[in-house]
Amino acid sequence: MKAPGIKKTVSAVAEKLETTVNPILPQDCYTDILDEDTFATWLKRLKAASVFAFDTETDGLDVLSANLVGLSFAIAPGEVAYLPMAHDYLNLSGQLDRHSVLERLKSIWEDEKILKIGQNIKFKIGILARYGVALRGIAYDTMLESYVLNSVSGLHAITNLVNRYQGYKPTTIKTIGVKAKHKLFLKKIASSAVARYTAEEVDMTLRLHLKMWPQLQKRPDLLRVFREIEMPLVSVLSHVERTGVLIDASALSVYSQELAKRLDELEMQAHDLAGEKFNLASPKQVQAILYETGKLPVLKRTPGGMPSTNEDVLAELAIDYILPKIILEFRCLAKLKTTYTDKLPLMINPLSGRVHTSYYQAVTSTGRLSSRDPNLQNIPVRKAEGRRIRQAFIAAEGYRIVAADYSQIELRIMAHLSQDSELLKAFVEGKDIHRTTAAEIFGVHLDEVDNEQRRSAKAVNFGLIYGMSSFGLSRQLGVPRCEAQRYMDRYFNRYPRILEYMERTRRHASEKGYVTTLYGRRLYLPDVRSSNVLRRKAAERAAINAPMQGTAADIIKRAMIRLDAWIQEQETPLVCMIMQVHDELVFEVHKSVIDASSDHIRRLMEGSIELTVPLKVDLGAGVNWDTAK
DNA sequence: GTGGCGTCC
DNA sequence: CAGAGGGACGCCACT
Repeated sequence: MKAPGIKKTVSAVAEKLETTVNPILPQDCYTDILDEDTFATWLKRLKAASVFAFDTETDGLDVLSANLVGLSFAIAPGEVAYLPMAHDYLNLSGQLDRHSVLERLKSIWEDEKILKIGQNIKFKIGILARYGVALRGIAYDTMLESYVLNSVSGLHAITNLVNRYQGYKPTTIKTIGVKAKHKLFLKKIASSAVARYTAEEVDMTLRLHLKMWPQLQKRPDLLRVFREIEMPLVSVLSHVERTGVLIDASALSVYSQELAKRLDELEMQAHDLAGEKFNLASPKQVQAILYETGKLPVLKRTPGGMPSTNEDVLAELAIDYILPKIILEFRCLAKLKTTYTDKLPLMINPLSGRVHTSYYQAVTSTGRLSSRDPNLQNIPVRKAEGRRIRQAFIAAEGYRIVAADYSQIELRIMAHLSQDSELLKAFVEGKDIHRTTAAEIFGVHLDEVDNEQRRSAKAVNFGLIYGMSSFGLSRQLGVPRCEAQRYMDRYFNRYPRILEYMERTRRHASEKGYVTTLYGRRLYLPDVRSSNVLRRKAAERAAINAPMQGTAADIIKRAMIRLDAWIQEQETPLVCMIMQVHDELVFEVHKSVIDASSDHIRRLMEGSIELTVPLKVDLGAGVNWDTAK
């Protein structure tokens, strides 16, 4: 794909801009900082300000390589300035030198008494860090204000927020810039057009803050989540992302070739068995081969009404037929190749030689983080074939991977929230929780529990966290529904407060329209009052799950904040936090300090919060992520 | 862009 | 009576 010519772009921009009318910030109602005097005036104003909003304009989205092209500031609504620094194209009289500008702004950025407002501040931290600036006074990220106020109200991008809170569709980067696959050509555009856009954006950021902040202040619990969890986490995530993780690209490439060979064999076998060629990667073609040509029984249908070919179904069919088994193996290996072994090496950053995911802090409804480009929160672990991918997540020379995960954190939270005495007791006494549950529901002694019973109990425990029904449990375990129902009855009989807690949560959700985590994070569930039974039931399950999933998220986020503070205060950095996978933190630790660091990591994670049950962290070290577990 | 599927916690 | 497991992201095929 080719980027359109710059000249053409600029004139197209001019046209579009005229049609975009901002009713709040009139055109040209901002200052261009182009000369020394204007800059000096604004420096003074920023220094005197107790709080201001700012935005960075860059020539890219990768914080390791993007360059600062300009800066915008808002010290009050409508009092806005744009400071171009590196525009190639200029239809203005000039621009100040980036180096000297940043030099003189540094003390303001690094003054923690001067509070900063911004949209998605994590990005700004990374960009400024490239210029030797350690941003402090990071007080108000409007994206997170919006997220804490309502995590399920949709996107928290600036354009959405402006639309929602100001009722106005702002100029977007698309209207003024050319964005061609990870490359922004902002600096090639007339800086007046950029100024117009960015001045508007920073003004909107400030106004959004002024609108959302009073709403947050009305809710002390949400304010606490914002101040003590989400805002301090921003720079932690910036550190984790910029550190990145080392990947053994050649090991993945070798594995890719092995997979390709095996996939070829499987494809040939499948075509032979079917008597015709078809695409094994196409659910539609597989469905035609199995159910139309092959006349195999249809065990389940997709939500769209088509006969399903998913893993459960194929595994069932594989008992009596060969082809489904071939397809199963093909799917499993094709997944590894297309999603992981082929793709991860492409994500290695040429500057650092490492992979840098992005953690998203305002995506999930429950308070968890999400990870993208690449997603490092779904790297295979369950099967041996998949674990080979994990083995390619390695430590640098002289370092080891240390992986620390919370053991049964959601069940512990359930024990705490319900205050069920039996469950509390099991955790306080450090019992194997699934074994204990098995003993209770099967009415046997702890040492009489067999593997099958423990497996069933484990399914019951997980099912409870997810609000599963006896139907779901029976399907999961492959036992009749009545038997699954018996397990659940006996469970609730032995742990009566759990049942009470669940009923209380459902009632709370339907009365108030939301549920909360232990820290007071709120999840709104509009569907709990839906007239559609399915939607209502789904919302009730989400209501059951959210306090546990969300509290776990709060707990690990607080641990990350304290761990990062500990890491940052070290003079010689021998420990880095490199990944978060919901209940697990992964570190790269110098060999010389593994034992001491592990102890400290465990202490900080287990001490993240005081519950009526102890938190337990399992921790291991190894040369790669697989052996560290 | 959507649907089906599969990976993780 | 149907549908009956919470939260994510990414790949491929297909439209």
